[in-house]
Amino acid sequence: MSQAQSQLSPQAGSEITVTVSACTRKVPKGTRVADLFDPEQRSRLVAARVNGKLVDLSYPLEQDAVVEPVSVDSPDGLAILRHSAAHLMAQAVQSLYPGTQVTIGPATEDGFYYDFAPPRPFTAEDLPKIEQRMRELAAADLKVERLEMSREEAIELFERMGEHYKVEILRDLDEPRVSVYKQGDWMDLCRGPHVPSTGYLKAFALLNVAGAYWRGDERNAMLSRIYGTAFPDQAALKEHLALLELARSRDHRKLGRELELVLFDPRAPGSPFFLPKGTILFNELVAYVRRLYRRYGFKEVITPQLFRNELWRTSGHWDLFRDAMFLTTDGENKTGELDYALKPMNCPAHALIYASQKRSYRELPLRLADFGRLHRAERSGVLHGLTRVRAMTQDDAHIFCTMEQVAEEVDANLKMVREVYQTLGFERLELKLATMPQEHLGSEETWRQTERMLAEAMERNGLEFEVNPGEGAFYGPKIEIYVPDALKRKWQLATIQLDFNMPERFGLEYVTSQGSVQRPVMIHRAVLGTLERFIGVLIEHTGGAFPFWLAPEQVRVLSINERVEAYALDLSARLERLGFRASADVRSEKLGFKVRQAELAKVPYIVVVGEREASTGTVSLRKLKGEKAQSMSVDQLVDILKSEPLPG
RNA sequence: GCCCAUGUAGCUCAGUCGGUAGAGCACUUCCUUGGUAAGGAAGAGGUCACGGGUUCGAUUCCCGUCGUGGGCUCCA
Repeated sequence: MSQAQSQLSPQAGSEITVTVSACTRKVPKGTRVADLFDPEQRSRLVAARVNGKLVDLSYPLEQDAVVEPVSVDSPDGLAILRHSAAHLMAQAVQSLYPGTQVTIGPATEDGFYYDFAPPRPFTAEDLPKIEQRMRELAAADLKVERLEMSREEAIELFERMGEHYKVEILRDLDEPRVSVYKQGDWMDLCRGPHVPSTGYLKAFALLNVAGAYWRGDERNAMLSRIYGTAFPDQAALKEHLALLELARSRDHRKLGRELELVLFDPRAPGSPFFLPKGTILFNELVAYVRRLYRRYGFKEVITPQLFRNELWRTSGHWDLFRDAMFLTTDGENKTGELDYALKPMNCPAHALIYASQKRSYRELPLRLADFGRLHRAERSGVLHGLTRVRAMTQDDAHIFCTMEQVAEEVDANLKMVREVYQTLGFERLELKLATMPQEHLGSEETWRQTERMLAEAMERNGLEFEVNPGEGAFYGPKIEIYVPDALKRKWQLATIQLDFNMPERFGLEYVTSQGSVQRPVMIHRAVLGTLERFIGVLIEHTGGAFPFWLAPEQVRVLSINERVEAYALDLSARLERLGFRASADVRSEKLGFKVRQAELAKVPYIVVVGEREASTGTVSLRKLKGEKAQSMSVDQLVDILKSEPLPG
C-alpha cells in the first residue's frame, strides 16, 4: 500500500505533455487524470482512456499521454458505472450476510450481476434489504481507491479475508502485479476502472436472483447470483424498468393464452398445443414459406417420424446428440432395447431420399424442404414457453449441390432470409459465423475451409458479421442470424449451415458431366427457424396485433341490437365466402362492450352495423387502434380488405 | 440435470397462526335492445398439483415427485 501512496505523489519539477481533446499542454508529472478537466466537465466523467487504456480518474500521469474522457453516457462509461454498482452490491451483501464469499461480478449488456457463495442462497426477499444497504453506502459517498500490490501480497490478503474464490482467481492470473479496489472498509480484487466514489451510483435496482455455476461449469459449486441494473440517472432507470414491464405485458406465454393461440399441459412438458387461432397463424406462416419455396426452387417432402437407431449411427447423431433424443421401441419388442428414436433433425431423412437413386449433376442443386415434426429431449430446466420446446417444426430444408454451387446457394438463402424478415416487420438482422466446436465430425482443415466460404458469402453480400467461436453444429460451420425484436431482445431464428460430413457418412454421390463420381455438399438452412419459437417471438414483437394476412380473426362484425342480427350474420358470411376470416358478434351486449372485446382480441377490422347501416347496405368501419369510425358501402369494405397485401 | 422460488375455480389472485375455502374476470340463465374500450341480477364451478410423513385432524407443517417461473448449462 505504501507503493500505491508513493505513486500518487508527483515528483516536483518534472513535466509531461498530455493531449486532451486535440489540445496539447504540459502538466506536472503525477497529475491525476481528473485534474485535466474543469469541474463542470468532470461531473459527467467516470473514467478516462490514457493512450487507449481505460483508467480511473485518480490515475496519476507519469509520462506523455493522449487522454480521452469517458463520460457516464458512453457505452464504456455505462459499463464502468454498472461494474461499480456490482461492487456496491457486493459490499452491501457482505455487510448484511457475514460469511458470504464474493466471486465475480461483471457488467452485462443491460446491467450487472455478482455471483456469491453465501452460507444460504439468496431469495427475492433479500433484495429490498440489499438495495436499501446499497443506497446507504451510496449516500455515504465512500471514496473508491485503487491499490496495487504483488500477486503474492494479494493472495495473502484474500486468504486472510477468507475469500477462497478470489485466491483461486489470483492463482490463475499471469500478471505479477494486481489491483485491489477499496471503498470504506470493503475490498475486492478487480482490474477496474471504477467510479471515483460510491456517490456516483444514483440510480440502480436489483432485479432477480438465480443459481449459477462457478466458472459456468456444472461440475462446479452452485453459486447464488444477483442481477441488477444501473443507469446514470433515475429517468433512464425508470425507462429501462418500463421496458422490462412492457416485455412482461407482451410475454408470449401470457398473450398466447389470452389470445387463445396456444395451450400448455403438464402432461406434455415443452410441447405446445396450437389452438384453432394459433393454428391459423402457424398455417399462414407455412403457406407463406411454401409460396417462397416455389419462387426459390425448393421441393417439399414428408418424411418419417421414427427411425431405427441404425440411421442415427450412420448420421453421427448417436454419438453426439443421443442425450437429446427420445428413444423408444414398439410393443412387440421383448428385449427391452430401445431400438428406435424420434427424429431430432430432418437431415438424415433427406440424405436417404438423396441416396435412393443414382443422381446426376443435372439434378443439382436439389433442394428438399420439410416441415416435419422434430423432438428433442431438452433438459427440463431450459424449457420456456414457445421459445424453448421439445416438440418443434422447422421450415427446414437441405440443399444438395456441387462445391461450385455453394456460393450461389448461400447467396440465395441470405436473400430469402432478408426478404422474409423485412416482410415480417423486423428491421435489422445481426449475423454471426459459428465455427468449429469441441465435439465435431470431420477434419479441422475442412472446417477452416468451409468457415471461409461462409465468411466470404456474407462479405460478398455486404453483410457485417461477428465470429462466434466454437458454436458451430457438430457437422459443420453455420451462419447464425439474430433478429432483434420490438423490445430490443435478440433471437436466433434463421440459420445457414454447411455440411461436408453428412454426405460422407451416407456415401452420397452424383455423376458429373464427365461421367465421374463426385460427393455433393449439403447445406442445412432454415428461415423462420423453428415455427414455435418464431411464433413466440412474433407474438412479443407485435404484442398480438398481427398483420392482416396472419391475423387469426381478420374482421369482426358487431351488431348494435337484435333487429340487425341477420344483417350482421349475412355480412360476416359473405366476407367468409370471399375468403376472409370473419365472424359476427350478435350477443345482446352493449356496443361498447363488444368493441372492447374485439380490441382486446386484436381483430384488425372491426365493423359495426346498426339500423342506419342495415337500411342503406353500408357498414361503419373501425380499424384496430384506428381513430374515427368510417362509414362506407359493403363493396368499399371488401375492396379495402382485398387491398391488404399477401406476401410471397 | 443443478440452484432458488412457486403450484388454491378456465384466468388473475385473496385466505386458513392446523379444524376441508373466497373475490374479480370468464362461463350458464334471465332482465336489458344499447352507436364505438366493461349495463344489471341470479346460478354453476375447487380431492386447495400429486404421493408419503407428523398430528385427534393437513389445503396449511415436513419430505419426495411432477409442473411452472428466474437463472446456470445446452441450443433452434
